[in-house]
Amino acid sequence: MPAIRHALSTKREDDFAQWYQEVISEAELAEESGVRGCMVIRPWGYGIWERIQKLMDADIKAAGVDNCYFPLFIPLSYFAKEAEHVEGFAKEMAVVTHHRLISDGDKGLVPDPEAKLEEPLVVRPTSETVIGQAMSRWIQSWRDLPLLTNQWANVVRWEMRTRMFLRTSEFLWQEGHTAHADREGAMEETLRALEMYRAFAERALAMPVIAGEKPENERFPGAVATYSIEAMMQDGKALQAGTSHYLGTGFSKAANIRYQDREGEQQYCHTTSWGTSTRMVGGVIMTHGDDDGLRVPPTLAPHQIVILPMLREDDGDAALLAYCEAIYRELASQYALGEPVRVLLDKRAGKATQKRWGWVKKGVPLILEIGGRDASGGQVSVLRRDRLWNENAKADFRAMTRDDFVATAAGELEDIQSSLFSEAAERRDANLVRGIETLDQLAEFYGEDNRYPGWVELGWSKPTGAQLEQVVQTLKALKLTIRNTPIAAAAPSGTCLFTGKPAVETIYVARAY
RNA sequence: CGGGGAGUAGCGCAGCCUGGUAGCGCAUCUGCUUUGGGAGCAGAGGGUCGCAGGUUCGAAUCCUGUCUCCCCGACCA
Repeated sequence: MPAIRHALSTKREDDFAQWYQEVISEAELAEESGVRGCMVIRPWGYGIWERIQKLMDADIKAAGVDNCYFPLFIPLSYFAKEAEHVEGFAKEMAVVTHHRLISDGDKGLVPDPEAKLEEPLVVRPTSETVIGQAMSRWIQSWRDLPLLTNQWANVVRWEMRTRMFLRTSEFLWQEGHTAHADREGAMEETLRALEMYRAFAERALAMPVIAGEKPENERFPGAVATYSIEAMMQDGKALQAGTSHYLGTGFSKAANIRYQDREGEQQYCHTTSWGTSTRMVGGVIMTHGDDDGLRVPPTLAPHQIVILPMLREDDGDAALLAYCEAIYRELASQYALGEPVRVLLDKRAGKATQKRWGWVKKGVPLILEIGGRDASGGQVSVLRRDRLWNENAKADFRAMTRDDFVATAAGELEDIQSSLFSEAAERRDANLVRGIETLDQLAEFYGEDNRYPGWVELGWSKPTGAQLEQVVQTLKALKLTIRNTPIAAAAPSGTCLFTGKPAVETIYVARAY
């Protein structure tokens, strides 16, 4: 059995963290920027983000939510109004205090003491407070509700420990902010957004997730209830890939978001916020990546099919290119997964065999290598990124006629999409563990040589306050966190392994990013 | 932010202890050969050794400071 020569030097099972970084660099997704915690998102990585944006933006608009844009800078005084919110974010805020630089007399520049801002501005870590100010102006009457807004923006949180895409000091996201007449309306919106995220993750990212409510200790600062979608990465850790919050009337009271109801009474609005970020790209890497790099789900791939003509810098090239261009046009006029097929004809100078591995590492779903003999015989050679190797440890090219390929390409892309999802879903299901009944069993399950065997499903008594804190500390000793309580889970039977009381709710416990 | 590690060519690294102004592999470029699959041979180009000070006749090497990255914690999407 010949050994496969993988495109990456680090295997997932040998060092998952290093493998993750190698994928990001080898697939040219992002790179260091020289600024602490901030990354340069390269064209391939940004292209994936743009696909996420485009598809999710359509979902958001379909729900009747309008896009708008609010300032990057938030006056400190806005921020200070909601006590829990301030406390949650104060530690990680970038603050602008000056508006001019002057020479330091040597060769450097320093903030001009004469140009100190009257009121410092914080760089938004999230926009509840500014958007709340706007909402209070925009909302007067019950007829103005619900108010449904969203913005695509960058935010900054001064993180202590950063990881590309998963936790960067600056990241790109979408933040929805809505205001409603009552609790019911706001809760409905909170859960609608959550379901939108769940469906999006599964449809677009081919990433199975569990949607549920976060425990009290994991709530967004200032929220009454926080929900999340949680995805299982290939090392068994959980990744929170989207959140949705019911904010109650806390932010409305802080920003005076009120409306006159049908009876003429002033009422506070109930607000929500929900967001997903470039972290999703990290989720895609750790869900679908393999030892040869990234595998991008076709729905997300900036190029779904790359055609590599095997140019030889001779007289045959013109005919070969013409053949490839004809195939390109035919493919580009096809539809797959509800959109026109995205094809790239890679005519760059260089050997096709070299360029091939670049595209393999980037994770293009289908790679077509076409040589002179293919062209004269009406053939193509097809490589499917999700089934890269044959039994001889060689790239598993399939020869087929161009007509057959053109006729089946769309179906093939759809098949790759569902196959990536199934693979991830099976892995997730295989690593969801039930039947653990004692803390000792839990400790034993997570004990064996620092591996991450998955998530544990438990029934618990849903303690609050100090009792919950006790549970959190117990789990922390095992490096575990409560991920969420799945929506629509059946009520558990048995007793809570933390408190010994009857279990009233199902939770997932896992190590997390 | 605490503990540990690391920054030398695009990537991966050696050199540092014992100062004498840079080397290896891959990649790149050129030429020849090869040509249905991650080519071979020969030659070449590319580095203010993270940055700033200091010690010294001389610093990648020693000292101080600083920035950035990685791992483990604490904290958080």
